[in-house]
Amino acid sequence: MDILAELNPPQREAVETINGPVLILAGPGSGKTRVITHRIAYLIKVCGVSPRRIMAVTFTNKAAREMEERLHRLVSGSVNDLTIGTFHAICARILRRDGKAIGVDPRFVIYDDEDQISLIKRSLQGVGLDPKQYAPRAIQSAITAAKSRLLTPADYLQRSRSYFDEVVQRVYERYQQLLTESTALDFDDLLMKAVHLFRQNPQLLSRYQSRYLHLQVDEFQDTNLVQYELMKQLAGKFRNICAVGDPDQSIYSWRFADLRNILNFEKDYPEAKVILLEQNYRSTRLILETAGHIISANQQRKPKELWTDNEPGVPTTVVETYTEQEEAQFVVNEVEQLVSQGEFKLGDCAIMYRTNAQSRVLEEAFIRYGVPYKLVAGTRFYERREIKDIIAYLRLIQNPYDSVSLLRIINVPQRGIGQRTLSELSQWAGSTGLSEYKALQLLAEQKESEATEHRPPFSPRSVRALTGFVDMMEGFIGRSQKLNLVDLFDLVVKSSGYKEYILAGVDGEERWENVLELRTVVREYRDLKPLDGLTVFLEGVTLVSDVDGLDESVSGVTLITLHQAKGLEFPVVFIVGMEDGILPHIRSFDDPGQMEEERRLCYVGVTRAKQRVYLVRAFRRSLMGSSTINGPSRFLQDIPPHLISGGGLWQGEDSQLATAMYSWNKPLPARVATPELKDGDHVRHAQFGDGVVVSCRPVGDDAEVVVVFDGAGIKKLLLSFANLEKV
DNA sequence: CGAAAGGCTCTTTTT
DNA sequence: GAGCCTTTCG
Repeated sequence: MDILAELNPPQREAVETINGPVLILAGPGSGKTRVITHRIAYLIKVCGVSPRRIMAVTFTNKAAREMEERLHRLVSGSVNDLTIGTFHAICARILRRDGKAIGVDPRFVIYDDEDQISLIKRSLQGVGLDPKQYAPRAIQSAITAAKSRLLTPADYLQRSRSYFDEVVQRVYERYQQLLTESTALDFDDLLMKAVHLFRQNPQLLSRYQSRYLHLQVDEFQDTNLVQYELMKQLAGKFRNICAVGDPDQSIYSWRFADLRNILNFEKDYPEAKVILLEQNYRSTRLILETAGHIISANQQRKPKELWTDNEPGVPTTVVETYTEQEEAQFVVNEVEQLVSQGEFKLGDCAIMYRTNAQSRVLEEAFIRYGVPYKLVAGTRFYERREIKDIIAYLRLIQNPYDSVSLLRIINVPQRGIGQRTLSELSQWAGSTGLSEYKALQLLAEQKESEATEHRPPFSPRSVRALTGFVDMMEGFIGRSQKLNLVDLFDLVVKSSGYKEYILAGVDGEERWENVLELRTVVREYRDLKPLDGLTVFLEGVTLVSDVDGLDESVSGVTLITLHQAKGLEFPVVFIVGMEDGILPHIRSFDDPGQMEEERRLCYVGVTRAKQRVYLVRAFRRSLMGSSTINGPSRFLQDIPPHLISGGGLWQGEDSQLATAMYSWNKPLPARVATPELKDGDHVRHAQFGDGVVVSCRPVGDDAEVVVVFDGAGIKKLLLSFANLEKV
C-alpha cells in the first residue's frame, strides 16, 4: 500500500490507528503534516470512508488549502466533500446553516478585532463609563477570556470578584446586546455559539455526530477550552478523534489556548493511544541540538528527546550589531552572500522577529539594497482604512443592522453628517427602540408622509443628509439582488463618491491602488450567485490570516513574526532582536509562565530552519521613539559554545560604531575586553552570584568558562555573554 | 460641520 | 513614531 510506504514505524502507527481516540505528540519537523494527510488518505482510500464524513481542523486557511492539495494528489480523486478549515471558518459555516435554532440570523456579519474595540468603546459609553479610564483592550481581553470559558454575561455576574470584574460584566452585557442588535458575531462568538447550539439542540448535535465519523485536529496545543469542547461534542458518538500537537510549541496562551487540553484528552479518552513522533527530518543535527538546549531550560515541561539522521551541518551564527539599522544591514548582506555563493535562493531565507514593529527597519534595508522580500502582514492589507471602508459598505448591504459598519462609513466620504447629528441619531434610535438603520429608514419615509408621531430631532439640513444616505444604501441593497460582486463593488465605489474622496486625500494614488487590489480579490467571487457571493466574500476577508497570503511561488526573502512562522520551514532562518526585552519580551519578565512561553517562541523559530540559523541582536535600538540598550537574550546563554560559531561584533559599511567608540571615552562593553580567567579565580555573576572558576578554554575568539557557583551550582558560560566580574 | 494642529498613549504575539 | 483623540478655528 503506497500510502504507508514512506512512513517510519510511529508515523505508520499514527496513520493506521483509525479506531478510537489518538493523541499524536509530534516534535518539530517530525512529519506531522505528512502523517495527517496520509491518515486522511488512508481513511478514504483504504478504509473506504467517504470524505464527507471526515472533519479536519487546521490552524490557518493556508494549511487547509495545502492539505487539500496534497490529499488530492494522494487520493487521486475528489475530496471536495471533506470538511476542512479553521475552527472559526467551520463554526461560521455551521452557524449560517443551523444557527437559527438559537436565534442566530444567517445573515450575520463577523466582527474582527478592530470592530470589537469600537463596539466595546460604545458599550462603555452605553453603561456610563469612560473609555479612557477603562482600557478597551483590557476589557476586550477579559471578554474573550470569558467566552473562551463559555461564560455568558449572566455567568460572569456570578463569578464577579473584583471591581474590574464588575465593570467587565456590565460592559460585556451591553456589548452582547449591541452585537445582537447589529446581527453580528465576534470571533469568539463563532466558537461559543456553536457549542451553545449543540448543547441546546441534542438532536442537531446527534446529526452532526453521526455525520462525522472521523475528526482531526492540528496544532492541538494551541486550542482553547471552547474548541476542545466543540471537538468533544462532535466526537461524542464515534470517539474517532485524532489530535496532533506539541506542548513545546504552545505559543498562544495569551489567546487563552490551554495546554490542559492535552492533559484532559487522556482523561476524557482513557482508551486513547498516544503516539510520539521524535525523529526530525527537517533540520541539521546541530540545529536540532541548539533548539534542544534552548527548550530544555523550561521547568514546566515533560522532557523529550528528538533525534535526526541528518548531517551535522554548521553551527549557529551569533552576531551583535550596533543598532537595529545595522542589524538589518547585516541580514541583507548575509542573505546576498548566501545567494551569490549559489547554495541558497532568496526564497530559502526567512527573517523572524518578536514584534511587528521590528519589520520596518528590515523592510527599509531590503528596499535600500534592492533585495526582493515578502512581508507577511505589515499594515495588514485588510486592516487598511480604505479597505475596511469599502468592506463596511459591502457588509452594510448584506446586513444593514451592522452598526459598526454604519457608523464607520455614514460620513465617509463627508456627507455633512457630523458628530452631533450622529449622537442625536443614536439617542433617537435608542428612545424609539429601533436600530440606527431602522430609524434612518423611518426618517426617510417620514420625509414623504410628514408623519409626526416621533418627531426626529434633526435640523432640515441633517435630515437631507441622512435621507440622502439611506436612499443611496437602499439603492445598493436593491441592486445587490441582481448584480454580480464585481459590478456591485464598482457601483459602490463609484456612487458613494469614495473614489474621488480617496484620490483627493493624502497618499491618494497608493490607497486607490489598494482599492483596486481589493477589486482583484472580489473578481474571484464574480461567478457566484449575487447574494451568496457577497456572503462568502465577506466571510473570507474576515477570517483570513496573514500567512494565508504567503506565496511560495513568488521569489523573495520572507519577513515574518515568530508566531506566524509556526508550522512553516525555511532552509535559512535569521532571528533578529535576540535581546532581553525583545525576545524574551519585557512583558514576560515578571511571570515565569510567560517567560517559558517566550522560550518556546524562540524554540519555534530555531526549529523552522533546515540548514542555517543566525541569531542576531543589536546593542542599542530605538523603541517607541527613544533609544534603549538591551542585553543579549538570556536564551543565548543556554546554547553551549560548541554549537555557536564566532560572528561576534559586526560593523556595517557606514557603521556608527566607530564614531560612537570615539566619542564615548570608554569602549563599548565589547568582548574584546573580557578578563583573562584561570582555574581557581573567584568571580561574580549578575544572576548566579559568587563562584569559582574550574576551567576555561578558548573557543574561537571567545572562551568557555565553567564555574561552580555558591548558590546556583555548576554552570558552563560563554565568557563574552556571562559578564563575569573578577573578585 | 470639517480641516488642521497639537497632545496623548502605547505596541507582544492573532483567528 | 504613529495612530487616535481632542481642541480650535474658519
